[in-house]
Amino acid sequence: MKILIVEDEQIVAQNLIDLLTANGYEVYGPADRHDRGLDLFSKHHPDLILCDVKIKGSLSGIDLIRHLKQHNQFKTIFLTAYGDESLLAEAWKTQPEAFLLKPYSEKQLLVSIKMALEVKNLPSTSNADDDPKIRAYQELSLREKEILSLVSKGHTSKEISEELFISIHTVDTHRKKILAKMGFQSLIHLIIFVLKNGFDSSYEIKNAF
Amino acid sequence: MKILIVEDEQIVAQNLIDLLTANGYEVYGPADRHDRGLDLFSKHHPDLILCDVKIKGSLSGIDLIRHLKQHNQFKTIFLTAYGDESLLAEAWKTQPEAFLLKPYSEKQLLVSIKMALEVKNLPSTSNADDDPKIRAYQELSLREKEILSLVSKGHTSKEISEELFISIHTVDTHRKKILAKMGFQSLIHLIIFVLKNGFDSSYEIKNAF
DNA sequence: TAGATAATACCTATCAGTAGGTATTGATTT
DNA sequence: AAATCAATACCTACTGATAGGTATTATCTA
Repeated sequence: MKILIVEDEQIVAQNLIDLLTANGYEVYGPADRHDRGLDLFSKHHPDLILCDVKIKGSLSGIDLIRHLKQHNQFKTIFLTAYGDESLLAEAWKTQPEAFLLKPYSEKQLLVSIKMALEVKNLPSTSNADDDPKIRAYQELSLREKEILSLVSKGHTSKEISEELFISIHTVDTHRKKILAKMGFQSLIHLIIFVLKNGFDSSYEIKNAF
Repeated sequence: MKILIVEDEQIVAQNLIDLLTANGYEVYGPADRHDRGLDLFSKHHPDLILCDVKIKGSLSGIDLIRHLKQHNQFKTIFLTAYGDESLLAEAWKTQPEAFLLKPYSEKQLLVSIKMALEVKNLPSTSNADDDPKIRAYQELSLREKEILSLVSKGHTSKEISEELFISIHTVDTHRKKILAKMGFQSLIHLIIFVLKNGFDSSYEIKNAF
């Protein structure tokens, strides 16, 4: 992961570089002015910019971020000192991933960076197969999932039987099998599970062939 | 400006309350659990929630924020301890205004709050009171909400009557009134509404006096 | 003080869902 | 060819919820 430092205080910048390099990031900069930031960005296309809101020159770090955001994708963490309050509202408008008020701990910085970089990579992270209920759901037959989906939309057995052109007895049999397989005592518990896990969507089912 | 504290560590909460009160904020809480948070929110409609990501109970602070965000407008600052990293990705999805890693300084906290509150109130496309169902829910009596909450957890009328020390007939009467007031044809539709809108938490109700 | 409402409680009848079977068909697997 | 399973269908008995009443008590409000 590539990080660009925009910071005009040499000591602060060097500390950042050391810390981030030690933590396995590819670090560029520091850019001490607006134009230098533009230059480094176009050379390296970092994933994240760590940006002091106040840098020397007539254009602030906020201007730099705003400018770059128009045509580039990257994450932003602003660094700010006490006394910069007048700039904060403006900085927030650029929708940064995080904001760190000096002095911040190394831990805070590293966690903030980690979070900011992870914002995009969400979908795969979660805990699917651990939950036996979720596994049980996944092992339902297509027809059972289809009926469960309708049940979870509030359709009665009679309605479902009419929608699917099958007997109400068949629907009831499916419901029983679903309850048994999932291990729920009642419809309500089942529906709570379905809704909380987002399984209440329609299924295309067959028609595939 | 009204701030709601969601924090189950009493000492931390009291420090926050003292600090914020001293700085001119109207402070509510602490809510130490998910349901208490919902309750306090509906009573006071704070502008900002200062929320610990980890609170006791089966539902986290993140769940609380996610629920409330569906139909309310407020700013969020999450408080998190080192070690909560697994929750952070989830917390970020709720789009909080800020994130503070413990230990944070008073300065950091106050500036973060100031910043969060200054972020422009976004186009209020948000649909809080437009939905007649939501208005109907809000107009339920406390007792009705309490019973609805239990119903939505999958409790039967009999169970509820035993939990609340009232007759099953009374529970059924309440259920009928709830269905009538909300305009739902069946329990399932009602529960789908409740879960999708995050109204599925208990309320302690009375005992206040 | 009269009227409204919340919370309580009961009755009857009916409907929807659950629990326990059995059984046939067609497809897939061994 | 035999075994398995998904999908279909029916039966009985039972439980839980809904729809339609009525009614009492307490509190709040105009």
